[in-house]
Amino acid sequence: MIDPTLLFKALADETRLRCLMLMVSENELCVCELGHALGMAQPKISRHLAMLRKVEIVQDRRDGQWIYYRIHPDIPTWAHTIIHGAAQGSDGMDPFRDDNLRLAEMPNRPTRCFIDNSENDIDEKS
Amino acid sequence: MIDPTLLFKALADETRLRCLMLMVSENELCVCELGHALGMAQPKISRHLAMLRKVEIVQDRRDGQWIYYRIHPDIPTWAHTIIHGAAQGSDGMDPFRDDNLRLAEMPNRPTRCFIDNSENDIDEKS
DNA sequence: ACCATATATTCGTAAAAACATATATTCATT
DNA sequence: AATGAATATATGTTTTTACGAATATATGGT
Repeated sequence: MIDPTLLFKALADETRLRCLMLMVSENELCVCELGHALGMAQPKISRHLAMLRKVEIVQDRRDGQWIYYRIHPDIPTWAHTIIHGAAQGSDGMDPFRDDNLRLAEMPNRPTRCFIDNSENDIDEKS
Repeated sequence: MIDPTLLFKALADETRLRCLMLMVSENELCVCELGHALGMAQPKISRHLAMLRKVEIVQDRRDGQWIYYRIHPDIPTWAHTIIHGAAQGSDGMDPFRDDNLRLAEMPNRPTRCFIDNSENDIDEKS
């Protein structure tokens, strides 16, 4: 389970924070969308997503060739509080603002088949 | 003015986070109190406080030989949200829990002359 | 089977951050 | 002005983290 120091280490990198902020506003994004929005090479994005996945801040699902990332639905309340605090603090700010714009203008965004896996979240503790 | 990435970089170090969490619960603490609570050498604490001071996450005031640190009263709302999120997430957890205990048991804590500078917070914007 | 696209990982390097130790500053007391 | 306590900073080193480039894996279409 994630702890505050680990979460802050994850959020302390601008690339990761920008990815997460996009996930907050778009719910779910694939690697190529993130790469396009941030203007960064694919391996770089992928490496940062791997870290976020490892500490279970994000969840991934595959749909064909694409892998979609979202904020992990099971993170604790305090972690949500922090991530949304960041969303407030970065709203309309540089470079976060432009990320949203570049994403909106991205050509050929993959059409996703939306899967609501909130129903699949079987909590097997206790 | 602080931005999210900068705040997260500041909170990503465990020593700094532990100091800040103590400030949340105790309002104001001097360097020797923080050093005692965390069981760390003075220069180490001081170095980390210098960083927090530089990005204006904390405010310091001198009282005689002691310098007291607190969460900066002027940080934006979203930053408060994040810091309090961290306080929730670290509440009762290791190593944060023990920091409070060691502080409570500290002998010869300096008696502070309490100064409420909330009245001095003249906001000169707008 | 082959090729193109999307994503992940590995590897060597470079940049950044944290550290311990030593030294400097500041204030109070005598 | 000399001493001691509290705090700050400087220096050289080690550890951690991020990076680019190359390579590997997985999927879908032909």
